[in-house]
Amino acid sequence: MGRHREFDVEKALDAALCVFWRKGYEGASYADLTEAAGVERPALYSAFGNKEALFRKVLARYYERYADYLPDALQLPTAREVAAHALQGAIDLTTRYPDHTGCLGIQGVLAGSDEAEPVRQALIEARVEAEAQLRERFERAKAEGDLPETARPDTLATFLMAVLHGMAVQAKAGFSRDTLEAVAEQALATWPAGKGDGALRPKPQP
Amino acid sequence: MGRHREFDVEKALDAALCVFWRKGYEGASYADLTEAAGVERPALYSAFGNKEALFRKVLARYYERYADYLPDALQLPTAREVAAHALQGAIDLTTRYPDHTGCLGIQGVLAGSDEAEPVRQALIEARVEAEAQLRERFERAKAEGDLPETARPDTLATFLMAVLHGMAVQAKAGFSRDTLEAVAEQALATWPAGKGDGALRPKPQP
DNA sequence: GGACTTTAATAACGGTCATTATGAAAAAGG
DNA sequence: CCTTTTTCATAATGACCGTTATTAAAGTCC
Repeated sequence: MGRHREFDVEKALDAALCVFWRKGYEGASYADLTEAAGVERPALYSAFGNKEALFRKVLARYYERYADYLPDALQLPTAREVAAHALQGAIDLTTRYPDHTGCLGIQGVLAGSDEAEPVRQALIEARVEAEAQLRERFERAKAEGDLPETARPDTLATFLMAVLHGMAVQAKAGFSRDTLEAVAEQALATWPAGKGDGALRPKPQP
Repeated sequence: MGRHREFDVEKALDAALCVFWRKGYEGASYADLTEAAGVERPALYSAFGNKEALFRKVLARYYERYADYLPDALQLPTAREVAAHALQGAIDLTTRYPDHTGCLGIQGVLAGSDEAEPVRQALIEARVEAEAQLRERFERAKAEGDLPETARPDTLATFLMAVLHGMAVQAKAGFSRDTLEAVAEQALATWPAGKGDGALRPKPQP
């Protein structure tokens, strides 16, 4: 019983996601959030809890609906394709929407005021988990002979994450998709060759 | 004539630099700054102007005294050494001080509230200039035969910057120096070989 | 239809933000 | 010594922060 909710919770969550994406956790104020959602302040509180809880819900939605290229990438047959797909997915995500470029997950890792610490920690953990998934995938690739014996899965995973983060920073600074694709190509140029994908290299050295 | 300044301007600037480095432009409050500097609020204002002006002075000091590895790197004989030195310099800078990891210049590029926009723009410009210097250096390297004809200096510069940014993010997330050095090594593994430094490649392809 | 419950909207809360008015203290010139 | 100039410290400013009473409206159940 009781009154029905008049606003669309999903739409409000998407609006909050856009605001957090554009301004980061600290940069987004409740005034921004309520204006974007078209909903008064107490409605947001009753529906999602406080700012941190709202951000966590937004973050879950982000990983589920936007930054969802990693699970797909992990299932590709070769480690090189995994890396290439992850890079391309990140480029698409960070340059597709002109009004909120970059990566929602990365913005918060760097913002530094004290009350944002729990959020920062949550983002770091998500990052760690993604890197662990990549590492495990590359370990499998090594076991399957898809990566050479000299390859170090942990280093490859960390390196790939570094490039992904760097591209996110550059996307936030306004870099074009083409520029980032050149960066990704360069990153893949050093990829250790497996026994099966030598022909996949985009630009075989002359 | 008039009263003498009682606090050390240089020390206050260094203290402000540490605070901005640790918390970013927005995360650092005047309460933090005055406490770190051991100076009352109006003294900071009279000496440096408002928060934005103080940050710009701090940023100039940062590039002059901390992130000063780029000029040295640019003067090394080969493009590969330039890249290697820049990577190593960034690793040192972002991991040397345990209480303010990461890169002061990168923290601000991502923080997003509206009043930080001019600061963000200044940081982006500094980043663009650094990238331009690298590109010009790599163009010279190409002309000198230090990079192959197929190499693209702009892509190499952007790629190198991406790795530097990514490592700064990872340093802020707590990565160790050893981990970042492995990332740098992997990044260098993709570096195009010049006519003179083929023997320098750490892991020649079998 | 009236008791009850949930949501909506207005407005206020204390706290912190960057910034500054105010006046006392200190140093220099005449 | 007294005036002038600069810096110092205290404290206040208005604006905005995230959060929440409070009251009115809307809907459900008996």
